[in-house]
Amino acid sequence: MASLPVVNQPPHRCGALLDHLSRRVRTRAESVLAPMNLRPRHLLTLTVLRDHGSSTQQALAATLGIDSTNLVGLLNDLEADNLIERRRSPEDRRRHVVELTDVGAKKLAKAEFAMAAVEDEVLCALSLEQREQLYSLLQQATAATEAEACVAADDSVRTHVQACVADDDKPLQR
Amino acid sequence: MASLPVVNQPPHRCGALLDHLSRRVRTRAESVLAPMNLRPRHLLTLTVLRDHGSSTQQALAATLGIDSTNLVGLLNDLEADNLIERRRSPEDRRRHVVELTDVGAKKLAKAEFAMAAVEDEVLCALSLEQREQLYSLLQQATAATEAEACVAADDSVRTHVQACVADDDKPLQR
DNA sequence: TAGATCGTTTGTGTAGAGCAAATCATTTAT
DNA sequence: ATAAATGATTTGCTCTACACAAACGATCTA
Repeated sequence: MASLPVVNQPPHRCGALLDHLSRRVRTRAESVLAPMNLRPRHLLTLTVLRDHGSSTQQALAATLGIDSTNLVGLLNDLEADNLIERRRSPEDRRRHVVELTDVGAKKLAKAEFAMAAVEDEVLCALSLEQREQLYSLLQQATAATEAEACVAADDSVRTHVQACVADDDKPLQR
Repeated sequence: MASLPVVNQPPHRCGALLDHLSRRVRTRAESVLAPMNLRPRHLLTLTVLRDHGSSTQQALAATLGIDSTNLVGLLNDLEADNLIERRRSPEDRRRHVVELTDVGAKKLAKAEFAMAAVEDEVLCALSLEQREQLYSLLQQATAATEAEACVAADDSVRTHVQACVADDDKPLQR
């Protein structure tokens, strides 16, 4: 196992902050999206479909990080409202290719328009430039991870955790 | 009601991305934190306590955006492990002032150390500089919102939503 | 023809999280 | 001094998200 390129930075961990901020966004998003018959996960799904193109259900479940079983119901919702379409793949007729409809694209745009108000509230401390910066960082991060480039990291995470937990009562090295 | 300073930017909405990325972080964080007897919310609470200092429970619930009823149980967990302390406030003896203990600070540092592996996996597309940038953006955003500077926005959100939902079948203006 | 794969349905279990009501200690107002 | 309000707590209810498992039909592949 190779060296872990992990440890040496300043202790600035984004995890908790990310959690915090996204919780704020989500709660507000729920009330904003509800009247248009969407929930955050629907919006997320539509966004992914637009930004990464049509996709088979398995792939979609993987990028969304949710169980494919649960994705079915999610897609049922969206299809019932005509926002997405399931086409059978010509190459493999077992597969469903999920794609955004025109109606879906319009609804997505409208939902994002509504989300502007939420972001204005939650990100009020950031200038427009900074929000744009934040957007591109998030975009870059999610896009790459979706390409599942970092699968090998899983092992190193586990061993790393072992190391962290092992010395549970010893003083912490800085 | 004043003008809404909302609409004119390019349609780059961070909401969904934030949701997406934080989901990725959270699921991984769960498995990383579990062996040290923490869950994401615990980590978040400890982080807030460190970064914003001691706080009464109401204030804490507000910043965390969770119900104060549920906070009680959360703090019980943390107190049972000696990570936080509830002191009665001298000025108002009904109040509990929650503060991080030394043990808690150490555990927090250790947890963040463990989280480095998670972030390495999820943010692998970002350079160290970019992660630092992301951190400071998130930091800035959360810090300000915690200062509840943006309370007035709530109304404008509501009216904005009204406007968005009203024209549900009309074409979308760009 | 047999086995594997994709999507689907159904069902189960657990955790997160809001909400409501009642209680105790304490503070504030009258 | 008494009444009302407040902060924390407890209990209990409900809803949703989400993972997991089992079984089925359609289809592909060996």
